[in-house]
Amino acid sequence: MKRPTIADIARRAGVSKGAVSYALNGQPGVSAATRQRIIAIAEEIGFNPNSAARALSGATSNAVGLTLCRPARTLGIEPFFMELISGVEAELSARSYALTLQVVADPDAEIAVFRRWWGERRVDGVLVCDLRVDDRRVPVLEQLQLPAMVIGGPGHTGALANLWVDDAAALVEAVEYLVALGHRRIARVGGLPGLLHTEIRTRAFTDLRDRLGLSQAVTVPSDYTGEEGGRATRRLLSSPDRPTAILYDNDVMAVAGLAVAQEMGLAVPADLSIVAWDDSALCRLVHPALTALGRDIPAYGTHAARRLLAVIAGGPADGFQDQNAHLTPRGSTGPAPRDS
Amino acid sequence: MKRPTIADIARRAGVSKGAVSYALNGQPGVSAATRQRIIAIAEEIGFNPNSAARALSGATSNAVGLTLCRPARTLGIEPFFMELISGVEAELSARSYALTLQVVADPDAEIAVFRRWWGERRVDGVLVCDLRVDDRRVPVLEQLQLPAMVIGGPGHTGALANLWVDDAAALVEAVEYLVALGHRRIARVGGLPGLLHTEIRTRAFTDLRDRLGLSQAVTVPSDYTGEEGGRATRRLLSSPDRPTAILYDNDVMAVAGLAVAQEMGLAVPADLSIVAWDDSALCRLVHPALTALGRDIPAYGTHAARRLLAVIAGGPADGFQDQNAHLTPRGSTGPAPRDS
DNA sequence: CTGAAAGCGCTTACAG
DNA sequence: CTGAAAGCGCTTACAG
Repeated sequence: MKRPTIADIARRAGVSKGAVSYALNGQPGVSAATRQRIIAIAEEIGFNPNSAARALSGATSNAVGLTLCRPARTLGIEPFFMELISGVEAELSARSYALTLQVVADPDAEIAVFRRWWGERRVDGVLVCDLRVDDRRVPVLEQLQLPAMVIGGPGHTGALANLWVDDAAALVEAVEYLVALGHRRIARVGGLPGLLHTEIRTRAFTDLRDRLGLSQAVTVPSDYTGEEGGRATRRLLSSPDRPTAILYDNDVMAVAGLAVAQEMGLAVPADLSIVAWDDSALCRLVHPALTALGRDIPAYGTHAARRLLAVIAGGPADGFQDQNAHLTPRGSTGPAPRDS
Repeated sequence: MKRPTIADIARRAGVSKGAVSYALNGQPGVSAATRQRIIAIAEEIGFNPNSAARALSGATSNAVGLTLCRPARTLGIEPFFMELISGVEAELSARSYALTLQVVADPDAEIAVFRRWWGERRVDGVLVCDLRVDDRRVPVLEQLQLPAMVIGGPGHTGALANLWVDDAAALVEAVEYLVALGHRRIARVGGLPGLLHTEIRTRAFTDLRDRLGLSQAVTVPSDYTGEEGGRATRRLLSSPDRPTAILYDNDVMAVAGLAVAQEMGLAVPADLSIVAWDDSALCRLVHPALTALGRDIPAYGTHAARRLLAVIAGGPADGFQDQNAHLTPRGSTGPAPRDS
C-alpha cells in the first residue's frame, strides 16, 4: 500500500503542502474552513505524518527512551518495571509519543546508549531508573543536554529533573508497626547496595534502631532476586537469636523469604512476621498474603512521563515528591511470639 | 552540544558527503584508505547517524514495534513478557535496531497502533503476541504489507511469518507424568479462551482424557491472573470428587493455586500435585517449588526478533517451530494419595 | 490568509 | 574511485 503524504492531501484540497502542515498542526495561517476541509481529507485517507520527516525538520522525534539495567530473568520476575512501563505508556500514548526501550548490561552500556540516542536524535528525552549514589549517568546527560527525568532521589540528580518518594518515612511506618506488635528482633533484607534508595533505607533503618534501642536490628544486603533473598533469610533464621520479623526491600525477596520460613518449619506469622516493600499482585498470590509497603507504581510512571514531557517542552527541570508508600497489613504479620 | 553530521566528517576528511556515507555503510565506491580515514574520524568525533534522516532517505526506521495487550497490574506479574522482551532486545540491540513498545487496551487499539506505525513509518516491522483464533490483526498486517512476525501458531497466521511451539506435545508430557504417578482425577486451569494456544491445549487435554479414559479431566477456563486462578482452584478443591492434580496454564495461576491449597489445609504434594506452565523464577520462589513445563523464553524472543529482521530484509515469511517446553519435576508433584 | 521555497541530514543513482 | 545533485516528507520563515 502507498502511504499518503501531505502532498496527496494538498492536491486533493487544492492548497499548498505548507497549508496542509499548518492546518494539521493547529498553527495559524489557514482559514477555519480550509482547516476543516484539510482535516476531513486527512482523516478520510487515513493520513499519519511520516515520523522521520517530522523529526528531521522539526528536530523532535516524538519518542522517549527508557533503559533497563537488569538481566532477563530478573527483569521478568520483578513486577516493578512492567508496572512502571505501563504507567509511562499510558501518558505517552495519550500524547502520541512512542516509548523506545533498551535493555542494557551495565551502567557503561547505558551511558553508551544515551550517547547514541542523542547522536541519532532517536529520542527527545529519557527516563532514568535505579539512581545510584553519585550516579555517573547524571553528568553525561547534563553535558549532552538531553532532557531527562530521574526516577529517584532526593539528591544526586545534579541539574536533572527528578521524581522521588520519601522511603525513610515509609520504613519508619513499617518498623514502628512491627514494634507495636511487640517485635524487638527485627531484620531487614536490603536491595542492591549502591542504589540511592537502598542507601536511604539503610540509613533510616540504622537511625531508627538507635532511636528505639533495637540493638539487633540488622540489614543484610541482597540484590532483589529470590535466590539471594531466600539465602539471606536462611542465614538470618539459622542464628540462635533469630529475628521475629523481617522487612524485605522488594516483593520478590519477601515471597522467597516466606518459602524459606515454610521450608524451615516456621509458621508465618506465629513464629515470624514478614513485610514486603512494593505491594504488587505477588504479595496477594501467596499464603498467607504479605503485609506490604505499597504505592501506585503505574501512577508513578505516568507522573514521571508527564514531567519528562514538560521538560522536553522547555519547562524547568525541577524535583517533585510523589505520594509515599503506605503499609497494608495482611496475614504475614502478627504479634511477636511470647517466648521471644 | 552540537551533533556531528556527515558534512562535518566530509569537511575534515576532504571528501564529499556521499563518500562518507559509502564509507560508513560499507558500500563500494571508496578506496580502502579513504574508508579507513573516514571511519577513524567518525569514531573520533563520536558520530552517530541521525536516525530520522536515515529513515527518510533509506525508508527504513531501524525500529521494531511490539504491542502488549494486558492491563498494567497483570503485565507486571506475568514474567513471560518481560523475559520475551529481554530476548528480543538482545537481538535487536546487537543489530542496532530499537524496540518501540506500546501497551494497548484491546485488539482494536492494537490494530489502530499498527496502522499508525505503518503510516508514520515509525517501525520496519512488528512482533505479534497473543495470537487468537481467526485473529483480526492478521489480515490488517497482510493488507498493510507491514513485515510481521507472529509469536504463536501453528495456523491462523495467514501469510505472515510465525514462530511456534508444540504445546500439545508438552501437555501430553505433563499429563502422562501425572498419570504415571497414579493420578486419575486431573484438572486443568486454562488461560484466556480465544487465544490460539489456549484452544490448542484444551483440545489436546480433551483428546488425552478420551485416550487415557480420565473421565473427570476437566478444564476450568481462567485468565492468567492470580485472582482468577485462585478462585478456579478453590472451586475445584471444594468439589466432593476433588482432583488430586492440577495443571495450570501459567506460573502465576499455579502459585495462586498453591496458596489456595495451603489456605484449605491441603498438603502439596501429599494431597494435591501442582504443575505450572511457564517455568519462571516464580516457580522456584515458593515452597514447595513448582514442577513446571518450561522453555527458554528469552531465547524464544531472540529467535523471533532474528526471524523478523530476516523478513524485514526481504526474506520469505515462513513458519518455524521452536524448541518445545519440557517438564522439570520439583517438590509440588508426587504420587497420588492412596485413598483417592 | 495563502503559496513558493529552503532546509533538516542522510542515501543513492548519475556523471565524470 | 570520487564529486555534485536529487530526493525522502515534513516544517517554517518569507513573500505576496
